[in-house]
Amino acid sequence: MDYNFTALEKKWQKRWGEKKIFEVKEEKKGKENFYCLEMFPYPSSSGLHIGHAFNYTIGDVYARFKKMQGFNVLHPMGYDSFGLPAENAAIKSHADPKEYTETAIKNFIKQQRLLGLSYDWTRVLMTHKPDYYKWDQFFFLKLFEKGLAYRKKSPVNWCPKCNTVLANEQVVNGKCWRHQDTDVEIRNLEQWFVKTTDYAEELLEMIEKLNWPEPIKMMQRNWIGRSEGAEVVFDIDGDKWPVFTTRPDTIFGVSFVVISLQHPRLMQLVSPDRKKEVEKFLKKMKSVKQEDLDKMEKEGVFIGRYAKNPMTNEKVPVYAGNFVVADYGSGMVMGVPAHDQRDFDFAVKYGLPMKAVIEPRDFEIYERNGQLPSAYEGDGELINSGEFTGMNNRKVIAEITKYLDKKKLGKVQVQFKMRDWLVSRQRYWGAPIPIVYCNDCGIVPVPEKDLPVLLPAKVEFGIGNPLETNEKFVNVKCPKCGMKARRETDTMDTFFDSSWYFLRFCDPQNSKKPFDFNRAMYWNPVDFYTGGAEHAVMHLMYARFFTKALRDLGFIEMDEPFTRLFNQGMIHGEDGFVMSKSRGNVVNPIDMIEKYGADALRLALVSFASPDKDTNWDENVLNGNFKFLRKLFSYFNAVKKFSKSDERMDSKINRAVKNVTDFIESMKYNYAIIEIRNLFNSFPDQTSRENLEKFLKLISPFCPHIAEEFWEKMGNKNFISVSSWPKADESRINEGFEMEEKIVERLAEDIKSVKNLISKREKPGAAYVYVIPNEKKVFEDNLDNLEKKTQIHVKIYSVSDKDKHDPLGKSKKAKPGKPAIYLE
RNA sequence: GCAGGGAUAGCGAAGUGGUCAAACGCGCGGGACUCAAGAUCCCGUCUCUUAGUGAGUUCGGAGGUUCGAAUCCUCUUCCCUGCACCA
Repeated sequence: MDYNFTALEKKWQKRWGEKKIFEVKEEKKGKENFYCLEMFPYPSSSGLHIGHAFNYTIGDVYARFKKMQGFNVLHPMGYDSFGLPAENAAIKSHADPKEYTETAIKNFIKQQRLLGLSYDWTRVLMTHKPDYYKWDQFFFLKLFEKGLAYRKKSPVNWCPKCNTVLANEQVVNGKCWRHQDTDVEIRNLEQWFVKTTDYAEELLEMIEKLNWPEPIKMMQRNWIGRSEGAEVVFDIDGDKWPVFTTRPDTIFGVSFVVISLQHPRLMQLVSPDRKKEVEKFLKKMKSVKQEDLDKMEKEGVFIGRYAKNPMTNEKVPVYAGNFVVADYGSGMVMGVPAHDQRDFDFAVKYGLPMKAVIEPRDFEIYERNGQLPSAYEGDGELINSGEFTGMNNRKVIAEITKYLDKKKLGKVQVQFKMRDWLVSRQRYWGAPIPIVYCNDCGIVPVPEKDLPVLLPAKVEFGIGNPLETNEKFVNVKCPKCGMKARRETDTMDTFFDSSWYFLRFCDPQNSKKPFDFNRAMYWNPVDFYTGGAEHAVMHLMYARFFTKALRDLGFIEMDEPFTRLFNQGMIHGEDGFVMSKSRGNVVNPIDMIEKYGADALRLALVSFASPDKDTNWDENVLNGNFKFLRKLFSYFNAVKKFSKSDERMDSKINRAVKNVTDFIESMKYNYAIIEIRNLFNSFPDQTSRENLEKFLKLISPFCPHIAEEFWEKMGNKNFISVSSWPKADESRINEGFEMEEKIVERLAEDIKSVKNLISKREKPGAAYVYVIPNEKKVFEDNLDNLEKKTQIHVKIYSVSDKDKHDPLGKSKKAKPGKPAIYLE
């Protein structure tokens, strides 16, 4: 009988569905629960890619493993279905975003089923459905009530031809994605922000407690970017302008001040005669993308004002510069060219003076002509610094700050690099922000009973924001006074949707509440969360923030959403590069399933490499795994009778059970597979039913279909997927046997090697082995094994045997653990 | 630019101070089986040498630390991920 994986896999997928074995309820008393979650996908119209298959296989193996270990396992799937691609398709090819998205979802579900994933399909959620985004809006209002959502001006990419805001992705080389001849402009618009910075300190502190990969934790720390420094107040024509610095020790060296180009009060500060210059410079800036800004040369323009250094009362020029981040600190920095390379470059470019205020020991910072070769960023003694001259610069930081504080010219300040979360999107395909603007009442939240604010169907795409041009949507009565008012036309960032979806999975049909407290808390926090490292900061940070905010709003009682995080590596194309259509190296998992079956694909995906490592796709590996399954199939197919196990086999089985369990638990799936393969290879033609069943259980999380098939064939009535995971009996693991096997293996290698060497001139008929007397028994016990491995007749002597056959006197070479040999 | 990760035999990949010429898989070569191919099984697979041995050269590149380095440090090249409106 052939290994007809297609029919076999279909059969089991159908049965799992019919018997609802993966549907779960909270009420399972006496069972520990386990929440296993893979990051839900954006349902792209091109369907599942290999990275998805990898991600879901990793999670599925773990979920199945935990289920067999007796946990009540929640393993759900959903779709992050709002987002830009659907809207782009609407603009480009007049597709209806809803239809477009739902078609893609159907396709995703179909493909995911083919992988044999153990999801509870009754809990599927889709963020574009009103019964989901209603609760996005609900939470937005809660955040707003608590003062955690607010409005502020912020720069956006703007295309004058589309008459709309562009996403970073829609900006290509500074031009609009649809109009290659049109420069993107920067505009400042009123936008909604969420105060993630209120939780910055806690978000940072709690990283320590997470069972997450270290690199991700590091990236989160850096993203939050806590730094201690001082806020120093500069006087500019009578107004106080605060400047944040981590280096107050260099304050005597300030020779200019730079304000961010995106600073909301920039134009107030510019002197009238410099307005034109500054505006010209502003126009030159093409995009708000961080990487674009960084690639640009550090440039600035003098704005016609002078700032007074609070320590020296010296007046220094104020510039507007493209390298100052508006949202960090106060959006203004002090320039100390002698001790900061960026300031140094800027000063060189604009001919600004430099003044060294730190002198390193044993180092002459001025070259002979009195010029600084570069900024000196190290430590040393202060010079030219008034009463602080001669002190160590690191030690003096606190003192200078104290001094400024006493004189009310500054204060100690903790700064975070993390900025508040901009949640407004000037886009159609997202959850509408539930706010109304009334001339009399101002900003009015939509009352809870009126939620959801439905996203209108059949809108016009192409010119401007489709919600803004939709009169029916925009024109409403003020919920407070009943007069004419306008609806907010911004929708929410899709990260808003994905910040709490793991809670909704616990109670996905609830129409009264986002979720029931008890149900959510039965499962949460998520015990095991898997996804790509591309979410290292944003999604994972927003979800952590949301969890803390919802905790403080009383919706949940937990501090962190994801107890253990696992990042799978990226699978590159066979050429070693990222899979992409343009490179033509894309591998479609569905094609692979058709060719080799889902079990083989699942097995291959986790045996390529350690699942956390990036790796290159190689169809040969898949083929190799397929061959292994075919071998397995014919072996089990041929099983007619069982025999008794023996001590050696028991030792092997228990060793394998122990190792596979440990390897799965520690996410070393590739090692688990090696262990499983070795166990299979060590099976004799016949062994006990118990051994075979244990083997099937071990492989079932990886290859559930084929495992079910033979589990059934062996007469079991229920599913292997819900059977119990084998427990290793460590007392039956015999390390003596394992040692023996090693030395026997080594001896076999030696015999084979000699056999090969002499086979050129003669064909040996027998191998004579001379062992240390007390080892004789070991080799005799393994004689069959030895002959099987070497394919030659073996005769064993003790070196002390008088009547041994040893014409060349080889027996003298025998050492403990390494017998001497002679072949003829 | 900033932040994080990576580079190991023909290929993929294990290995983070000695037990390493380096697990495992693939590919390739040879043999068995077959009319033949495929499948399967066995043997081999850094180089030279050899009755199981011995020697040499390897772990992106260049230096360094150490009795000893794939493993630790410094510099360097290339690749991957994220950088706040892609999700």
